Amino acid sequence: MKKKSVNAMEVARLAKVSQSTVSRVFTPGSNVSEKTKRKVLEVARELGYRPNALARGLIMNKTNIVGLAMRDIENPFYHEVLGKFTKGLRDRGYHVLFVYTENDEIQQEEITQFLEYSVEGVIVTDAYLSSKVVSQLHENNIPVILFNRYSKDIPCYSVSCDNYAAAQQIARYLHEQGYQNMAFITGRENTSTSQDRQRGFCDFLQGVGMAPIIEKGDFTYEKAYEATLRMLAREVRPDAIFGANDITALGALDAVKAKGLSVPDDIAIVGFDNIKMTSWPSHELTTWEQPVDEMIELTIDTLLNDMKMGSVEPASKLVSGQLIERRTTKKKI
Amino acid sequence: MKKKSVNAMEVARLAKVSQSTVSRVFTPGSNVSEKTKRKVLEVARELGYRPNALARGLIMNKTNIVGLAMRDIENPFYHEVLGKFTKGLRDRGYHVLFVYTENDEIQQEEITQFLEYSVEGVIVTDAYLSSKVVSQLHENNIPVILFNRYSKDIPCYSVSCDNYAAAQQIARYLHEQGYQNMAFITGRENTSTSQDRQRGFCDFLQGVGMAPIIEKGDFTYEKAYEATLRMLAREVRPDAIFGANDITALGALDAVKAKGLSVPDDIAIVGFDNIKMTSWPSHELTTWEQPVDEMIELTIDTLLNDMKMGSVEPASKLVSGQLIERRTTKKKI
DNA sequence: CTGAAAGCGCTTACAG
DNA sequence: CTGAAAGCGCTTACAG
Repeated sequence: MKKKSVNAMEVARLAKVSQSTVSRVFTPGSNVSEKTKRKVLEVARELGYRPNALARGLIMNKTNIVGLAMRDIENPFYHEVLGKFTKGLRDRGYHVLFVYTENDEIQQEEITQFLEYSVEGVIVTDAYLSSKVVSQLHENNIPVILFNRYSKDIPCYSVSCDNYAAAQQIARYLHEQGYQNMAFITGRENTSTSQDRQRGFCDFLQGVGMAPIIEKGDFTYEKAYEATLRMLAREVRPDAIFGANDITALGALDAVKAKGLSVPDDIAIVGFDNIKMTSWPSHELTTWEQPVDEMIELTIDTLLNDMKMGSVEPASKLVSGQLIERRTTKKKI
Repeated sequence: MKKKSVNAMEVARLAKVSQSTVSRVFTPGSNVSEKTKRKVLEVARELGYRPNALARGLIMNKTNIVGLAMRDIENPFYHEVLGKFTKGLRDRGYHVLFVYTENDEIQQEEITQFLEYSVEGVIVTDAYLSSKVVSQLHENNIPVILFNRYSKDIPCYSVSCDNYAAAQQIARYLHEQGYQNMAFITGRENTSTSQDRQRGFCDFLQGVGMAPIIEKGDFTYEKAYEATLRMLAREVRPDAIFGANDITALGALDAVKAKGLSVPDDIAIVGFDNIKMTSWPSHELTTWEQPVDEMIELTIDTLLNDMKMGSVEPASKLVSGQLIERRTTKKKI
């Protein structure tokens, strides 16, 4: 059934040149006379010829494919991230082999996929990577970079928001606004993101003689909602809640409202990510903006440089971001 | 710098067999003795050998790659869809070459990408496809399927929710609840999705002697918010609003609330998609659930069958879904 | 059950 | 500037 697709040989025949010449026409920087080039291109267009990327990848040992692995989550932040990675990579001539991981950890199956297709690099977002998997990739000379996640145990590049510093600043901000009794709702606790945000928050508060309430969440709305209800049932309830991400903060916001309390008068709320929804009139959430574009660029550039240079010393790169003040916080008098 | 990765030849040498035999060991269904197989597999494991998918794809004329194109939108529905496609395809042994389209229409660049990598099929979601592009793909024997979109002009499979019938049922439901003056906020008007939902809604109402207010939206929260404010400024304001998707309905919901009106007492609201957010306590949106899993399965199966059978007559397949009744509608007394 | 050989569609020294 | 030839890593008749 399959009609064989046209190949360089066929074009060569019709254009009365050798197949090598056809190949050169499609290789930027090759030596071909203007005249032959035109002729070949014309025939190619007529036939609908296009060089086969697989064959090219095979011979050049360069596939122009980057593997992108992402956990399956509801956080729209990562949807945005995915889109920007795809565009950024395309602009640099790379294609995206996409993989969803169902478990926390990237599975052997996904890695096999990347290996078999000879991806030139792997970007991992919001998923955990065992060091075994990383070394497997490294043994095959495939650089790996973690986006918004890192691990001290794993020798691997990473780009993240400086979650620790950001959380400190959020704590300082709330403190300066006059809040007295703060709370933090965690994300999934095995993530560096959640850990760093918690540490930064607590460390600052400790410095001013405060200790926040900590409730467990998992980055989802539902868990945050429940965590908030638990908090509100305590003897002393918090007057400010910092959620490990925006979705968490929105869950807290709704729980507070559901209890008939007012935001920010009774309780202030701060999120993290600055996803689009936070600016909706019904939320107007104060949050921390991650400089997504910058992070994406940095990630891609680091990965591509790593590809070229071979094994450079892995490093964690941090970017800052800024507080976006909206209506869920205010200066207490 | 690049260390050459191990190939079948190397394994063959160490296992003292021919390269053909190594290949057979990695080809399910090939004739190899248990003993040789074990020996080869052991050497392969030691060396970390894995068949090169590019070379295999080249010789077998089968890449196991499917192209997935998606518009860059904020609708979380499509995030979910992407995840499920990726998983569904992986379960069937296919890999996903992912592409974001920035414009409404799929660009030549994306198609070229698919063509060069010899994808075995293309799934297009929430993006428009010109017939030129489709025929280009078809000329190269690459089947195409549209997900939740179709076009009469384009000879191409599609799988959608039966938007027309669903919208009719929504209209019937609102009518039965006693609403008198209904409104529809459109999505992007060049999409079949929005058009069909509008037609179904209007057709039913016309049948019972009503004509809904139509306001223009584009599937975003912001436009829906504005559209709703415009509606509320009218002399007679609607008592029920149907949004072209959930995000639209949420925009309407917030606008109504912002005006101090009560939902559903003053105005009822219905969305479409049943994205996760609609069940949040702060929304509790009545909406239409698209049977996503079923749609994904159907799409993948249709595409893969099409691959095998060659060009069958393109058909549009429709699935139903159901109304999810929550708190933004109620029976009027 | 196994090996030698041809060939998938390309790139790239090598010669001219 | 161009062509003939080797080779990327595989699969698969063909012969034994």
